[in-house]
Amino acid sequence: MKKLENYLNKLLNFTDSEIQILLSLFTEKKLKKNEYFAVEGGYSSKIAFIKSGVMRAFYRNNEGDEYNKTFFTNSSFIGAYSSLITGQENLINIQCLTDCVILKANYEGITNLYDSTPKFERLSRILAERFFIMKEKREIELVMLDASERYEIFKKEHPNLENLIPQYHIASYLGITPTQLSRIRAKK
Amino acid sequence: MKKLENYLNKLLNFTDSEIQILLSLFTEKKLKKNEYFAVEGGYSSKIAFIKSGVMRAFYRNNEGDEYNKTFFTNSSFIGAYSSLITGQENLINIQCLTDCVILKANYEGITNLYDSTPKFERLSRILAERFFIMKEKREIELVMLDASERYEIFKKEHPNLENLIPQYHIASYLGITPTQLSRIRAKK
DNA sequence: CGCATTTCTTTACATATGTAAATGCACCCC
DNA sequence: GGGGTGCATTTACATATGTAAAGAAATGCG
Repeated sequence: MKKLENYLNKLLNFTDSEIQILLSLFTEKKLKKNEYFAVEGGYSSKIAFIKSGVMRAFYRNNEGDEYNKTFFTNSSFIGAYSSLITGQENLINIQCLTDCVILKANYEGITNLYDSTPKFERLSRILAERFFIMKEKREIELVMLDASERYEIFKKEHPNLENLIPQYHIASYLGITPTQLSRIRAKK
Repeated sequence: MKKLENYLNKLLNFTDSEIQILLSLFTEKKLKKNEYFAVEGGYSSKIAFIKSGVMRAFYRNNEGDEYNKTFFTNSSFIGAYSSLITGQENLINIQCLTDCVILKANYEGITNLYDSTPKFERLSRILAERFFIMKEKREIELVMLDASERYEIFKKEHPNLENLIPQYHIASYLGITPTQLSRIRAKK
């Protein structure tokens, strides 16, 4: 749990007892490669913190085409965030790309603390703001840059991830086909 | 101020005195068509609520290409949100596309209330979460749909806006050139 | 009203990317 | 070691979109 504790303390100066309350909500779980943490169509209630491994969040349309929204590695929160917030049916899948160790919690366990301890709601505010900022950055990249520029950014933001996962997952993250990614790689 | 009051009360059940505190932070301002509410390069400190008119938030790269991130109409909050949150230099421009009437406030005036009245921080949490959800939706649309499908969505989400603003602003919102938008319109 | 400016459309050509199919490559397992 | 299976690359062709320039339409202003 030390990793999660460090992560939280970097976000906000929690007291020891606040940290203990938060940590008590999480339990460790191991997931095998290809296992799912969240599946579209369901109603999501869990969030998790990745201790080790790589996961992807992806959207799939009616034709079965997939788009990898995000790769999660080490020390980040995962969850079908939109579904957790709105209570609506989840549209996002979250899947392990390697064996993973996560710390899992009920989202409600956290939101239930908001009234008694506003600092926990502050945590959620800060996280939501960060998520928004990340999405805004990505939106601009998707519109303003072509795939080969986005590929360069991917490599900078996820050094060495390229060697851990198949090319077609990277292509899907870039919003292109494996064919096109192969062309981009060949050109350089 | 009635419009803002209604908007806030839909988000969260505020008491009368809480509403009064919030409203007291805002002052009405008129902006002419083409005037800017926020300019890239500066350090942003204001948010506003649109009473009437249309505004656009847009990003501009070094070559001068613009991308219209969002159109704001009636009853929505505007602000260079990422810059407000992080305190970093603002990258986003916000400009009137028609004459506008806005209610303007110092962002700090609101964040200063968080400690004494957690409900105001809850407001910020809820808004941040909503903004995130909107961005996630947009991200998926940008990757999974082609421009003509995005054009249809634009028309549904902003009925009649098409007649109020130039085509090239719509093209920029869709992430295409006016030429391409013209082709799409011609086809149907 | 009439001219000037802005906006929209059209055209011709260039480029990025998609699709489908074939090939090549590498790893795995019996 | 040989044959599969899954993955990456390549090829040929199709499509969506970009660029540049010209023409048409709309708008605004003196």
